Amino acid sequence: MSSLKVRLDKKKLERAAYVLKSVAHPVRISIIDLLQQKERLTVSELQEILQIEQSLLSHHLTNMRDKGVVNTKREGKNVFYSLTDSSITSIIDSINTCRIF
Amino acid sequence: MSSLKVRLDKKKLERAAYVLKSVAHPVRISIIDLLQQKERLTVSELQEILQIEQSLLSHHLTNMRDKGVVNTKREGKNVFYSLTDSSITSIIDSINTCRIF
DNA sequence: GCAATACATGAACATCTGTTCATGTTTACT
DNA sequence: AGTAAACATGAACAGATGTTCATGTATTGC
Repeated sequence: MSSLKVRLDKKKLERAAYVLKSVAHPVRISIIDLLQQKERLTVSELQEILQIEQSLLSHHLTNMRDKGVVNTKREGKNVFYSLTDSSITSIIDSINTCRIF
Repeated sequence: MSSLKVRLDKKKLERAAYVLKSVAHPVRISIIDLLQQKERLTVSELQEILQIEQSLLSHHLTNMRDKGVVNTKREGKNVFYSLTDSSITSIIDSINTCRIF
């Protein structure tokens, strides 16, 4: 009768869940928010703003990098992080518009 | 110098992460996608489409309900599930537009 | 080469999450 | 009251995740 179907294929669903898991953490949401405001930031800059341990931040950044949310560029002693696809910030926008958040 | 700040307060960040965790799973993304197409669906209908064990589905639905993503209404033997805030589907839309997904 | 700065990595551990299986509850029908 | 259908719940367990601490690596300046 009803030809109701999930419109995303299995691969897409798994990829989406995988990436969303990376977003679903207070620190990582913060990082995305900051990178929406300033295109690139070093680990030190992020650390100063977020006030968390260096190694914890590094782990979070590695997580986001592995999942394709951010990418990196070394320049001398610093490593700059930026958003791979700035349209991911639409998720942050959703947080601000949906009542359930 | 740079007055860069996270624009979401701690509570909002935690709530957002909490809700996003609920979205970050293939089965639960599927459920949201289905409820975007049809406003209300019973557990049986969802089960038939998703082809997963009844109790597993029920656990996922309870999860989503606890986090405010869906709500329920019993009608006779059936329980209808629907999205609390249909604008959560903007996240599904993001999945379809962002290249990283 | 040595020290300092900036960042990454790995082990260890506690906690959270996803799944299964068995059982419980609610409603409807006879 | 008894049975079936539709759904929920709880225990148990494996595996994933978040955090800390200690240590490692790359780059710069002396």
